[in-house]
Amino acid sequence: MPPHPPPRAPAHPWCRACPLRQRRAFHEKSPEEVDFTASMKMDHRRVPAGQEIIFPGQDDAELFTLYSGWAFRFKALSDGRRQILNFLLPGDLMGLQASLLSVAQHGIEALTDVEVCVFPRKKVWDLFVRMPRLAYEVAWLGSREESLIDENLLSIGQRNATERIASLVISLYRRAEALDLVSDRSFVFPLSQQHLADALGLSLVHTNKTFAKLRRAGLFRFAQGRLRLENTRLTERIAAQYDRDFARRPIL
Amino acid sequence: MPPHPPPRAPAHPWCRACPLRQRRAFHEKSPEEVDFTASMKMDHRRVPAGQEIIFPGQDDAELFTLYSGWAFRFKALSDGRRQILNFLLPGDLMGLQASLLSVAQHGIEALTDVEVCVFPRKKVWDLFVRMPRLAYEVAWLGSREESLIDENLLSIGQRNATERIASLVISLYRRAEALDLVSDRSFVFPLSQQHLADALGLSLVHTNKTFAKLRRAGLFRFAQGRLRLENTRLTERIAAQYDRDFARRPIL
DNA sequence: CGTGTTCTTGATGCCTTTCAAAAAGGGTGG
DNA sequence: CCACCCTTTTTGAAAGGCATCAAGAACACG
Repeated sequence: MPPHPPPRAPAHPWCRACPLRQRRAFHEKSPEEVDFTASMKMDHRRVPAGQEIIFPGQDDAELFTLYSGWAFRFKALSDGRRQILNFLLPGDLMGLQASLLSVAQHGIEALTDVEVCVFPRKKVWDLFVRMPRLAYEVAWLGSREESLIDENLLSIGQRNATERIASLVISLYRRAEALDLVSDRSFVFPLSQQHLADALGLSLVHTNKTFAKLRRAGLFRFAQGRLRLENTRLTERIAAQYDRDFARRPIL
Repeated sequence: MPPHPPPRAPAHPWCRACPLRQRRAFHEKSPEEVDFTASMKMDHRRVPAGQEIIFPGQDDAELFTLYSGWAFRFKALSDGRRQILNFLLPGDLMGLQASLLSVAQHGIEALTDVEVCVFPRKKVWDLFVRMPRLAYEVAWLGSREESLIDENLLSIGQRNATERIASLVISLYRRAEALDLVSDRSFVFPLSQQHLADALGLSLVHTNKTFAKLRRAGLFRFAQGRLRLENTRLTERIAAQYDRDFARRPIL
């Protein structure tokens, strides 16, 4: 399963030269912290699109950093209704809640093919004891995720279909932008309309019609799996999105 | 403002004999931890119902533990639409997100008259350095809050009005129960129907009609500010609520 | 070039919202 | 104890946004 380096080389080449960490979305880290992170990293795994990384109810989920690709957290009812809670992009932590609470109250699924850095849940405690700075950053990332979910809750509870879609689109656009994933106002947008629907609490049909309406209105266009923002100002206005962006953030 | 002990007595009598901490919802704490918490506690404040404890955008919010009463986190759009994100009961941490992210992306309002323990945001970092155990518990509480929000998001995104109300009622019932706030299946229920509506993403009128329908169906009754669960089984079935409960949890 | 998935489109119905206004509570001052 | 005012709860009626049903079109893939 681990395609990269051998499974437990004494000194991992991991992390030291992590290209993801260089992106401007992230803080710089001290060599000491990088070393600690590297020593904690237990695996580098590839997960194909559609496969679950953490399944609901799992009680031994590890902690991950999403290294490349997209994923999403979700929760489902027994009759099949499913809610996507939030999307995960490179640098995002996965499984913190499951690690701390000992059981995953949600699932995480790879939206695209994905690479993840695996950290043993057991060592989360070590991290709090030995690297308070990193522990603080982990908590920070947890709070940031909560903040994103808050925004989704506001969206689903108060915005109509049009606003919800505009809001989700910009939110993802901005996150992608911070990761240098946007070029010429366009970025990879790997969500199917069913994903959109599940994330927005709308039916597939209504999502389709509203999404099409916004494209016709010139807000953005979508082709070959890429979305291009044509009218940022208008999209923002419709989204009625007021949260300021985050500055740089920690990365584990 | 601080009605209780004098404002910075060398050794606070605070925390040592905290009656809230004795409740079965909470972990036991070592004397050392209690001492640290006590030394960190900077005030004990009373806030009247309806007043904001943290306001949206605030960048110097302290960290609080809700000592008595109820509160709620919320987020609003500029046109007045408001979403209640989650309710806070005694023992819940408030302002962690604001402390870590440096700015509150949400507000917190006292639902009833409330008493809060105030901890300086500045000292959160000390806590990570000097008391990893407590830091871990803070992170744990943060994750638990996220988990509650996840559940709300599932509710609002996927459940219909009837299910949402049933779901919220049991969820609050269970939380109150863990705090020994339930007697004879009845507990103080300080939410107005407008609060219900704002929390559930429904209009006031429809909330009223659905709430009344459930009372007539014999799920529960409501009088003099108290709600009494008459048919727990049925309420649970309608809520289609599957999350297991939390065991004991930390308290700061 | 089949075959299954995802996207579209049209039609119908209902859950929820909106508008309006009356009824019921709660608190205060005379 | 009652008049008065403001907030919260109820009810009724009408409109609309969104869900559901159905089925065809466009893609993706082996």
